[in-house]
Amino acid sequence: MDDTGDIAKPDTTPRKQSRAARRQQLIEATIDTIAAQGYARTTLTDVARQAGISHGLVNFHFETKERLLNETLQYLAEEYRQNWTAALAAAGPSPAEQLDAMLRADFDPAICTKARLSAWCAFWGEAQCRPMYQALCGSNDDDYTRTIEEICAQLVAGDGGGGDPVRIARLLRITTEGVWLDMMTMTDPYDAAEAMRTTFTCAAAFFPRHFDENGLAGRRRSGVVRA
Amino acid sequence: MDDTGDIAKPDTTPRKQSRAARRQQLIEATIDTIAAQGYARTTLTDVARQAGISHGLVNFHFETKERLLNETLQYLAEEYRQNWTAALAAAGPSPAEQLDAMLRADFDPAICTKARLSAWCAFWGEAQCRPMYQALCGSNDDDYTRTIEEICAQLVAGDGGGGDPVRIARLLRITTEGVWLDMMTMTDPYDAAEAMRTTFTCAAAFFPRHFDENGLAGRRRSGVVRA
DNA sequence: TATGGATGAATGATCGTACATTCAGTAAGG
DNA sequence: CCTTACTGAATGTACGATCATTCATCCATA
Repeated sequence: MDDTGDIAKPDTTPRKQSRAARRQQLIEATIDTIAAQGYARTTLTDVARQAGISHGLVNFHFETKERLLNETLQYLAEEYRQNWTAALAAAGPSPAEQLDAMLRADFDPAICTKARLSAWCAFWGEAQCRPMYQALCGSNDDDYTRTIEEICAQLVAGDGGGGDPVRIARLLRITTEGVWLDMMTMTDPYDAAEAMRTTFTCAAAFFPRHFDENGLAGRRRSGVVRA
Repeated sequence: MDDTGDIAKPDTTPRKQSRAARRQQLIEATIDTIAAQGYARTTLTDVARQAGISHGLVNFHFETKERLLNETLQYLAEEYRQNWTAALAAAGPSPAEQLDAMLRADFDPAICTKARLSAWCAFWGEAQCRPMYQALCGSNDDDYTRTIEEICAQLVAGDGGGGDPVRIARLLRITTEGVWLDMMTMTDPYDAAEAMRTTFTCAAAFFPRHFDENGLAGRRRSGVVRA
């Protein structure tokens, strides 16, 4: 959950811990370890130490290292999905409100932490040659893509203007990924607020009647992050 | 050089090969191996086999695996840099022509191959926890960033309009990275021509007087890639 | 044009180690 | 007591590094 990566803090009642809880704890430890050491250098011993338990236990809960890593990525993907679908459901009915909600969701502090971004990035790097990773990594979430494409199509139609909604949707998705990467890889990165403003600047370029650099235009919302 | 990764084809005159040539051959083999197996699974034996030589030789030319990987990334970074600076030098003097050249350069078939994109991506994934990689990976090329920011500043000033040139430059850089990633990670990706059109769609959104989806507007150039 | 030695590229067997996996054994619930 | 979580030592293996040895090529001398 947290970003700091302190070892086995959350009441890890050494003996006895429900199976599900231990598994989740190990997955979180895996995320933190990958973030700290990188994918290639992550060992089961590291993960176990991060979780504050013996390394034999990792194989007890997940039979192999490969499975642990697969499930970690699935966990991240599912978490991401939950986050944007929930945001979308909570948003108003107009396409502009929905787009605002989806773009904003990617910067929710619950999923937009340094450790999680690092882990995503690490899996991404390995995805090219592993079908399982590839299927779960960003650009292959059909549901996300189709949803944002539909919203863009509605906005384009509503404006009566031109522009290919598929390409605009792609640019918006890419922009989000891009600022994520920047926050991850830049030696001296800008903060999440500026990242979000950058994303909305892109939205504003295509839908100027609806968006400005702070999001949905003409309506001050309780922004998630704002500097 | 090529994308197919056939083993040790280019007249690898088994005995005797100048030091520099062997090193470059090994670096190319490293790129192909990383692309094929991923960073984490790349072994010196794989690289040697890919190059068609014994694995002892890899340590003979590069003392350690770490050095081989470092030099491979440096090679890619230098190649990338050469490519865009050359393109910029060959471009006309107007900021629009220069931006067109820089964006187009990223899709030059010499550097925009599947193997190279895969390798870039793999290094990127590991960059978060390795300062040396981090310094060489995309978003930290100060020269590139400053150049594209200056060009955007000129275009913004010339249009007499608003818009933060730094943020626009960032969006253009991010878009290029993004379509690269798409070509890499999508299970069913679009081609390089569509990738370039996507990039120029972004440029057109901010500089509509100068660009359309095919690049510099009102002037059909001998495009590098066009479907 | 031979001969022989020096240089350095190239090999592959060997070694040491790090790491995933296994397993025999221990301790809590229930 | 029986099930299930858990431990840590033991095992096997994959891999990076080392090194003695082989082999081309070049050059010096006759």
